[in-house]
Amino acid sequence: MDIRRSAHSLAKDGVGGKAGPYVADHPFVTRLNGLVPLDDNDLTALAPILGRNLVVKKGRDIVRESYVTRGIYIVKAGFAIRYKLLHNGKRQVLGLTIPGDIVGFPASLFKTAFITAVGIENVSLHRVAHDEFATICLARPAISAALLWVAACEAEILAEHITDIGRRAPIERLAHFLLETHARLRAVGLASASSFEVPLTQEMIGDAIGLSSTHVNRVLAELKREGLVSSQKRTFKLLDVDGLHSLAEFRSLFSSQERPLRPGSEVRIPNQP
Amino acid sequence: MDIRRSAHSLAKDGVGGKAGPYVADHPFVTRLNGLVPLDDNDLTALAPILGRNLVVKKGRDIVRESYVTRGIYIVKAGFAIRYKLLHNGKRQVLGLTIPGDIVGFPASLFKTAFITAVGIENVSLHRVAHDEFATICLARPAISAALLWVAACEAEILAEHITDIGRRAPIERLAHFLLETHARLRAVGLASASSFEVPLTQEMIGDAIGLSSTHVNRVLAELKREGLVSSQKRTFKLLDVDGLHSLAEFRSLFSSQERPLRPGSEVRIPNQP
DNA sequence: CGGCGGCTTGAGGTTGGTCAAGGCATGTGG
DNA sequence: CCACATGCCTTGACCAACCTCAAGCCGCCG
Repeated sequence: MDIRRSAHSLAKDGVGGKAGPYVADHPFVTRLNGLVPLDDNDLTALAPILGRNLVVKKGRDIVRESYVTRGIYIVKAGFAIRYKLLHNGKRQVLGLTIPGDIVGFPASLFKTAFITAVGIENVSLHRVAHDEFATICLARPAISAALLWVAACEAEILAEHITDIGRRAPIERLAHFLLETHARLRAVGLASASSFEVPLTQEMIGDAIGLSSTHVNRVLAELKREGLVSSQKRTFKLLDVDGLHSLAEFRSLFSSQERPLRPGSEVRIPNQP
Repeated sequence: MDIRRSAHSLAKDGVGGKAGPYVADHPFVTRLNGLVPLDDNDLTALAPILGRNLVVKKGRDIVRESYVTRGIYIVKAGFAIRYKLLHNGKRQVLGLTIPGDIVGFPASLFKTAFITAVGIENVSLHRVAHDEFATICLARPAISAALLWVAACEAEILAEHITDIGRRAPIERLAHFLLETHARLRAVGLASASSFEVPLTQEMIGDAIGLSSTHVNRVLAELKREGLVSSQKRTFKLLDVDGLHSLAEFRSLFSSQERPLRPGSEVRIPNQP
């Protein structure tokens, strides 16, 4: 089935409609559809949610740690970071939240939030109350299946993040961070083949990968000196993708080989019970 | 509803049956039931899976990175660690896998594994093929709701792990690691109020929290010197739980305040009618 | 009894944090 | 249009935290 067709069938005002919920073009739909194919009914179920816009200005919190949660938030446009603040004044950035992400999924299912999310530019998003979210999952199995995959990707990204900080050298961490950010943006159509633009400061990057901002600066300079990347202002170019890959041991979650299993395609593994 | 009753009604040979699937005493059931109340039909659905035992000897892999996955594994007894190995010879331990856990959930939903899991003692577990897993989730909404909570807890534990390694001082990391391990074991009845026993070496702990084994030794000595913990062989005692909590800024995922919102109260859980 | 895995302790060197100063954009108000 | 403030990047100097290497010890098990 062609997703673009159903898109057009849903658009209220046809191709030119600009205020209407142009559902199939939404990065969230792009992402889910890339994991599990959605049909017209799925899109119809999502339409009311994705039609309600909410804008959080740059620098304002979207969710705040230890406050009661009011639902989940689907990001339409704009970037945010999720972080935890410690009593010693340090900050750990857990990740960049990009269009198509759900802020705090699955972590916002708890009664009170475990993280804070703040926009690093104006963020346009949709709030979905917990029970509305439940209703949709119940009614549309394809959507809940896709969300299970979202959770799996999320867990794998977090695991890789731990590995970065715990056991990789700073230059490898930074390379990995840049590759992962690029891959995620690419999956929702927000990056070209080898460059992307995100308003991340070196301090945010340091708080993400466990370095001081001054060391991020030195390590980034090193990557540039070796001709692996270039950056100016907020745009990063990956000049030598292969070099970066082997430096960072990066393995993309988004390659087609990692897609959901089909029944009946299992293979035996050596040294396996 | 009394879960113990349904346990007895399921035990094939009554109270004395030792080989039979004594479902309600299984740590996996204990854990799910603590998140979302299960009924007799849920237990019946789980019985065939939990009746099939499989033992992996100490030191053998349960799953291996980059090999094709054959399903997920529910741990009945014994401990394992999950880790990633890097080309520079370093190892990052992502976590301790304890009875009641699912090895690689949700990460093992990928076609090939992203981590390796190895038993650190003999591990007794149950393999569940992907499609069988899917069938049960579909048939038993309470189980899939509980699994969503499992995924949420998993994500939060990983996030906290990142924070540990990235921004906490070594002594705080170790304190946090011990508190978290204790809380998780406690939730499945494998720890007393202030002590637990796990065959973790100092090297494994170091690989988990991003320190060398010799530094783990020094930091552990420091915790002992301050009267916060004691350890001998493989048993750890938390001598000053409050002191450890404030040192580590630990917030338990398992406190009753963080429990799932009950259906029918303000919020509902996906797939819950 | 010998071997081995894991714990303990020491010495020394590097990495990466901290502090500090300066530069360069961008934005704002006079 | 300039003066100034602000935020972020850049660079240098210094030093401590933590890693590495190494040796010795202990308890367990074959």
